Amino acid sequence: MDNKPQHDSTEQRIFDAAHETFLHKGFDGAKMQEIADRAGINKALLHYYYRTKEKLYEAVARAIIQTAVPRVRGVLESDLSLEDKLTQFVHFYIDLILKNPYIPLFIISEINKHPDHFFDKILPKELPKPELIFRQIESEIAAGRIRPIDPKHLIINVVSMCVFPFLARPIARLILGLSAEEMRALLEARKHEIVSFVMASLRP
Amino acid sequence: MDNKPQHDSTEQRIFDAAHETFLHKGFDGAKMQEIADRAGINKALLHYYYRTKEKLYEAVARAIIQTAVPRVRGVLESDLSLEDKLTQFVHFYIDLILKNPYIPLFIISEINKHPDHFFDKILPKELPKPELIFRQIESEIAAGRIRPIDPKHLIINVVSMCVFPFLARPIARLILGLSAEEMRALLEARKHEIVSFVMASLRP
DNA sequence: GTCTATATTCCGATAGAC
DNA sequence: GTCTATCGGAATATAGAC
Repeated sequence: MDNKPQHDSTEQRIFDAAHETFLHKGFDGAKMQEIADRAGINKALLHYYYRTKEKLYEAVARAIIQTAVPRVRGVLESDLSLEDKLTQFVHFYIDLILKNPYIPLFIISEINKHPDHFFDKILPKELPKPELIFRQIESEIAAGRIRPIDPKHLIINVVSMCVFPFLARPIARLILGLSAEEMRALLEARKHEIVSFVMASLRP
Repeated sequence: MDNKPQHDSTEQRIFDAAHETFLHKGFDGAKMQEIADRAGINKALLHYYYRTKEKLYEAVARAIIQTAVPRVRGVLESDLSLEDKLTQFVHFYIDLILKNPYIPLFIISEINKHPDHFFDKILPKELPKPELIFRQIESEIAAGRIRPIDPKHLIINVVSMCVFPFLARPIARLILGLSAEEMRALLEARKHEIVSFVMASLRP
């Protein structure tokens, strides 16, 4: 309900600047000087509030992860039908990434480049549990309402189709010859396209 | 007259070491010292052969791109049926990434972090042209052999399902609770799963 | 061509005045 | 709390001996 008011405290300004910088450039690419400039303060203050670059990064990376993970769990753990759940998940996820287009690359990239740091210091929270949705898929198959399919692959397919186009956006634009606005519309349209595509595939 | 035989030439050793290093760490994360160590030579020699880190990176990045792009074009521009083309594409692509698992992250990550450099210095080659496959999809729809679907989304769906699981491999392993070998088997199995999934969706 | 040594720049971090 | 000044180390790059 209540977000942190943090009117324009220096600490908050630093955090926001670091968020912006780390999100776009990753840990290696981000420089403390750039964060200080963006926050409109001196480099020394970064260390006053956050001691080291690592600790500042940890705070930011945790916040970035939090943006995505918990809200997805709500959809997956609800008691909607499989089709409704799929629809909600796809819409929710794509809208989220449309508003925060750098999050997927940040997570993927940082987790691959600094796996130990990420798993130890950033991620140790409860991840989405797939068991519930697995069981739901299997019972739909048993009831003959959808064709037989390995739930793991189904989940991977859906998430892949939602997230990957954002990662590949610059290349996709180039290959398909689309303007920035056309590309955005295409990504937006995928909310419906993915649901149709998956439901068509699941017909018994 | 004399082409580069490069059997174990110093230049080749440097190139290989740089390839390894840039592929795993990207431009910002890679250090010239590490490349020199890996090549078993001195830092100064890197500059003797390649002048700057940028130029060494350009040479390596071009080679990495070449690994993937041209071979894909061969499949897409062949005269196979749509289903055969899909099958060949998926098998080819997944096998390629299984053998070179760091390529997708390298391309995605570097193109997003250094887009100007990448588009100016690395990419200016002929990219796969989608028109041919688009027309093939549309004629299959017109003939009633597959259901109506926007070719752009179909292509994006297929590529997404092939590539994304490799990018998300560490997280997927964690969420699904798989060993490294189980995860590899899952990715291998996707060659058939993706084709089934797509063909099922395309049923009229 | 290959090395050692060094120049130069950059960056994270700290000291100390206010 | 915030600043200026600076340290110490790392990283890219060059000079010069062999």
